[in-house]
Amino acid sequence: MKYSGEREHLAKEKKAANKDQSSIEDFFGSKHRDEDAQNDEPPAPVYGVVEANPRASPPPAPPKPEPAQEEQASAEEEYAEEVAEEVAEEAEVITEVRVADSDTPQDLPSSFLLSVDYAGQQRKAIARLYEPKSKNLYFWLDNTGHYPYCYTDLPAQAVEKIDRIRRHSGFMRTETVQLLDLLHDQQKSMTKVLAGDPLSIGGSSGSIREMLVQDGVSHAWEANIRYRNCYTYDRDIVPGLMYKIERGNLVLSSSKTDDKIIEEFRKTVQDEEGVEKLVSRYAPVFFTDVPDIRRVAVDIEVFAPVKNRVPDPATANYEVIAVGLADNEGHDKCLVLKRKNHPEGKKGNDFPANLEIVYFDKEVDMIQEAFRLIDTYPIVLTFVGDAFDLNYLYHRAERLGIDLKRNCPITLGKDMALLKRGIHVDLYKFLKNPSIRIYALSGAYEQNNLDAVAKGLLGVGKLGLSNDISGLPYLELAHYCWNDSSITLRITQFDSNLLLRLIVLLMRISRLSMEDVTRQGISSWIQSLFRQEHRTRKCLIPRQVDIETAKSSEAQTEAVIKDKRFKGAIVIEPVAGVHFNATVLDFASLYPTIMKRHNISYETVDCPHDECRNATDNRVPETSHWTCKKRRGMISQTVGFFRDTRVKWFKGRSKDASLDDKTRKWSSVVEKALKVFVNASYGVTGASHFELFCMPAAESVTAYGRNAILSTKARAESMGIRVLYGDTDSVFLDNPSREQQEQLVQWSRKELGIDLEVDKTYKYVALSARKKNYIGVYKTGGVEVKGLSGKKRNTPDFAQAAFKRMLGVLSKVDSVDGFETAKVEIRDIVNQVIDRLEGRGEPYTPEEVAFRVQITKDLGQYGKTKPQHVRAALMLKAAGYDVPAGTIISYIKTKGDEGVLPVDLAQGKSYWLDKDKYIDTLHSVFEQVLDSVGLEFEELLGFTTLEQFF
DNA sequence: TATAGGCATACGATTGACCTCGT
DNA sequence: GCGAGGTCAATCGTATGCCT
Repeated sequence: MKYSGEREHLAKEKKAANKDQSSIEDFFGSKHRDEDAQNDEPPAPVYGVVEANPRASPPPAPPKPEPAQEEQASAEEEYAEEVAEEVAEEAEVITEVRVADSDTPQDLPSSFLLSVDYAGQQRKAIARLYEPKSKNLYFWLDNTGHYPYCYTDLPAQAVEKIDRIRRHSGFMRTETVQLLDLLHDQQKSMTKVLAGDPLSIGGSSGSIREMLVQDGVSHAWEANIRYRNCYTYDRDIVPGLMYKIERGNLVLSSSKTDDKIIEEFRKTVQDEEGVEKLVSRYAPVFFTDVPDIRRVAVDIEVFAPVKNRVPDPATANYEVIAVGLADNEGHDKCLVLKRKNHPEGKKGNDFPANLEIVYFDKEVDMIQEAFRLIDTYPIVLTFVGDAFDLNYLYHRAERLGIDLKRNCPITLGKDMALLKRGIHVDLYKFLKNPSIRIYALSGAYEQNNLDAVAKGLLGVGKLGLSNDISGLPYLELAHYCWNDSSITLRITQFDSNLLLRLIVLLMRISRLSMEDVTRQGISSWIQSLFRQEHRTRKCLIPRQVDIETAKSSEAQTEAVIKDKRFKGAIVIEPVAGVHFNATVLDFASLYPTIMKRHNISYETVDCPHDECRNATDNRVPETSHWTCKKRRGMISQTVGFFRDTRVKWFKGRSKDASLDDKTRKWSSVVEKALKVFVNASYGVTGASHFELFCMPAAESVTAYGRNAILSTKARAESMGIRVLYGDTDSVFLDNPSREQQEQLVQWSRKELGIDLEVDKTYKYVALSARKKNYIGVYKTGGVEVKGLSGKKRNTPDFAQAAFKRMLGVLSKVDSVDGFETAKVEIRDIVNQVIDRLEGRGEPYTPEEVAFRVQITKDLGQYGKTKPQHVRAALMLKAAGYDVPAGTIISYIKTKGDEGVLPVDLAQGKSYWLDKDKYIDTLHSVFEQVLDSVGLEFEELLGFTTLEQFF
């Protein structure tokens, strides 16, 4: 059985994709999970062979604190705990890579670097490389003698005087190094403490990191960086780029890109000193193509005795009945387990001709064969494989007595399943990432289950079923199972391998391996990117506490919204009513531009230089912050470079009809990847968990933003143009002339240094008195709806449908008088709906009147207030349904004790719809539009309803 | 085990004015 | 005259979804 993140029956038809409509530019969505934080388990006793626990401990046990030191030690431990709360722990992952001698060649032609890991057994960094000609995977073990380390500001002699460090089994030696401390803009002498293995530095109790604590203050820097990343940064290795092995050494393959193109690119984006280094370093990242890496998608089906119950991978109680495999070279296979008296069934019409079915009498044999196949691929794709498919296979194999060490290609980490040879990519995690869903894929799917994602991206969904999975005849089961893996594969293939290329580009920019980049979110990507930037520039990576000490983490501005930490954007009060010929101007990527232009970075806001502190032309509006005039901010410069690269080079090329298809497609992928980083750069600066979190920088960005929109509004008004509305980076102008528009654009470029662009002109815009709520109608008749209840996902379909019909009527209106005609048609729509609600027409189905609201946390987490959707969820749970966080609950409102009834429980049950509640819903959906066009809901109501009141 | 803040809506929970009742 | 207990509207607080 396939486990999907959301309940599938709740899948809603994808909203009409209206390209004009998406203006979620520049900002973001919500959440991501960190992959493998794991702090509470004791170190495993055996070294190097522990597969289920990524925190295997080094061979000799760490020394125990001596009795005399116990008191101090416990104080340190206490402190360590406190620190652990503040700073997100990054658990070290010790991989058990299965390497044969033949896999580690002394020479290898140009190959793509897929990952860098720490090999526990060899105690070295290990790289996985994909050689595109042979389509095979090769390994390379570090031969440079690189060791794990951290820094401390204690002098080397002082470090070596600390008994517990000197006698630590992992301790090797110290070195004194000079690093640039950006926060104080000075060279700093630091002691590098080297160890024989990563866990001696940090991540195990009694590690060196914890011994560099004096008087409750930590003196360790860069001690929580995972070794595989540390190695990557130090060697300036770019995962996703081409490397070759020459006489045992790993060396970068020079790029094949045309020098003329690079030169043109350089000229286009290099507008200031210092950028040439960035151009040289990043050119291979942006201009090296990505091959069609050999890969297979895997999906399994498990026998399930109870309906609606997903088999638990941890216990793996039930037999695996099918394993589907689809690779990108046209091999399509399904392994099927023979069961007693089970029907074979018939091949349906759309049964793929080349799908090979292999029957097994014994489950053990089937799983072994699946393992054998999986182990031959460089990349294995799944959908929810971390939590289900691979996890289930692992535990099932264990249960069946398969020798896991020798015959199972899977190793389990916390919340993930990895492979001993290849790379496992769980597309569920990657596609759920809001940065990917919203920015890279323009919100093509709303829910994260395979069916919804496939429909949104490929236009095809899962197969319909004639029965429970467990009851399907063999052929139908095989078809279904293989189809899921085939869809999973095709998600990485559509649009010339868009998703695969995107993953590789994100690897290159973030410097993370494929396994990490597909599991982590934007804040980890950006963190990794800037760690590399620090290392490359020989700068010390600051700790959160360092930034907080150097500049306050208290905001100087007060948020408008309760519980928010600093002031954000401005929304201009809308002029309620209908406005013909409204033109919208907006700033092109406002916040990134501000960061670039005003040199905003954690080290350059409130910098340590007196001359900057006392200058007058560098003050941040509304605050007492200032920006640095002496040094270019690292984040400011990098984000500025990415932004310019995207806007000035790749964005235009992705739509340029004069270019060949290949260049256009590639440009579009690079443009999408850059968009993700550029748009999130402000957000992470203001995120308190981010390594480089900096309150002064975050509130400076929004302060400049408010300044920009307010001064633009003032400027427009001084030109005699009425400003109808505006939100963050846009102004709606009342019928401005072409000259006026042009004048404003020029003014903005000159005075603000920000590109103001003419975005669109509406035939008319209907503004309500509410902010973030309006309808805009284009001259072509297209309608854009923002914020109104009628388009919200939780609004029942019957109301959404009626709302849509109303929009159809409104889109035809051409003048003020037109609304009178529209009124008659809208009255008709309203009365038809009310008739059906009141039983005078065809009654609505439960699905049509269902409210769909998400359970955002575990049911037990809800406190005193029990909203309707939670009550409905509790009813479902009582009926035996699985209701994990993230489930969208469909419920109807009824007259009765509970007031709600889940749609799933409505079948065969008698209930009374709470008709009044539904008329209220319709009322509020329509009113939001009607009040702005000068109509009232009440006057639309026909006699049918009024009669009943009087 | 989270990239930001600003805004609208629905509805549950709490508060407090007001009333009735019983002694 | 007073306190207990009930009703109901106003107000506060929580939850969700959306905008940029």
